[in-house]
Amino acid sequence: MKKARSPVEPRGKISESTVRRLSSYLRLLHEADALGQETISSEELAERGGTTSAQVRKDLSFFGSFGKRGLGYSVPELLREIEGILGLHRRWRVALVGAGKIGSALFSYRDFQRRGFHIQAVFDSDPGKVGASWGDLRVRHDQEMDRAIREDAIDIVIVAVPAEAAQGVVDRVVGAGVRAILNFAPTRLRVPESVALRYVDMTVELEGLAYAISGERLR
Amino acid sequence: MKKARSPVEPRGKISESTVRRLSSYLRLLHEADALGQETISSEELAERGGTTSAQVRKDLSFFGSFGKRGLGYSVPELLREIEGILGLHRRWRVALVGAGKIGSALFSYRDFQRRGFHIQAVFDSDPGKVGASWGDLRVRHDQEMDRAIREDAIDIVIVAVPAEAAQGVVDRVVGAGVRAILNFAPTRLRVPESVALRYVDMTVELEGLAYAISGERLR
DNA sequence: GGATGTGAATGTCTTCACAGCT
DNA sequence: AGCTGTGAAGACATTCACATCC
Repeated sequence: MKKARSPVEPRGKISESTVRRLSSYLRLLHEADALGQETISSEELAERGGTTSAQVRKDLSFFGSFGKRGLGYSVPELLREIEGILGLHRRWRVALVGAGKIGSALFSYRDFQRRGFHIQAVFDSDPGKVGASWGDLRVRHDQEMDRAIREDAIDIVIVAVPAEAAQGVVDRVVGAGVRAILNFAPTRLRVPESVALRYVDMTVELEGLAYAISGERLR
Repeated sequence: MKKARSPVEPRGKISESTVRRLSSYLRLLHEADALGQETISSEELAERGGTTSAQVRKDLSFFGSFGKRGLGYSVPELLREIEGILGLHRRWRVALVGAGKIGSALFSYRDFQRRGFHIQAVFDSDPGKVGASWGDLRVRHDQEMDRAIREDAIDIVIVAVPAEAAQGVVDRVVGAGVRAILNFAPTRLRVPESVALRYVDMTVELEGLAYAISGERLR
């Protein structure tokens, strides 16, 4: 019997696209699980996830053999496995920097909490915002940030400040030991190699759409 | 003298990553232009855009020869060229569906307007939200959507409704002739081949970060 | 029988390296 | 001399196709 590799020991380096797809398989698995579906095929995962069955199997094969030939995958089991792979068995401590419109929308985004990402602190430099009650948190002053991040053992920082302020914030949180950053500010950031950084850039997406529909291009 | 190809006639099919990078070069060019910088090298574009100079030159070469050897690129000229490539010489008419927290944050996001993406209409199905004043718009009822999208000649729809409602919205707006959709709902959508679709999926990004920092993986 | 797991083949994207202009 | 533009090489990702096992 072939043993599944430990989820933290993938074979080879895993591409960002594979990780993204795992995340989307996970979402489908949650949906299927909620419906009481017990088993799922690579074909079904593929179809609903916008890829091919071979791709699904390949993605999973980097981490182990989770299916049964002739049958498919057990929904709850695969769900657990992917959670393990992505590191979602634990609670992640998140801080939000920037209490403006975007910060506020992110704060009330229920999905984060549901997936184990817990916002522990909110910071802003605007004295008009500091002190406001957000859920059971209070918006704290920017000055407290560095210390609070250490004390609260924050794992991930979400940056939702204006572009001009973003690099400064990032330098400070990296200095405070944060190793993962999700940036909503419309600017490219510099971080040390050891820090994971992702961008959510709505302008880039809109411009991509503009490109796709302007002129009559063959796609 | 080598002539630049027409911006709407790229050589070959252009990858999504190239288009994304063009968008980010454009941002840098706007910054450089605002500072009065007249010329820029592929090296500088690369460094500040998180890629390599060869990549920058290759990306641009799909569309023409915009630089001067020994000198680099003229900032205002390259800016114009990339705007042309991406289709930003025109105003894009955007509708926002979903007047919740995320919709509201997107509505007040100044960068869209600045880049030529103008929100012309906002829709929601919640009677409690319909009629509210947003800037000089009023939130309109969902029922009006199909007709309004045709009448307002909407080019792009931003979907910011709950996951369960998203596919229904998309089917309707596609039926109303929309060919580009930016989806913020945490679900995968089905659209005809001819419709351009992009996702902004914050959960996928956070899970990607979790993967990157959980365990001690070599990257 | 039916779906997985996976080498091999194919396809795509990135990097190299240098000829060619300015 | 300096920096672009670009074929060719190399790296990486996806798809094929089939042996393997439930």
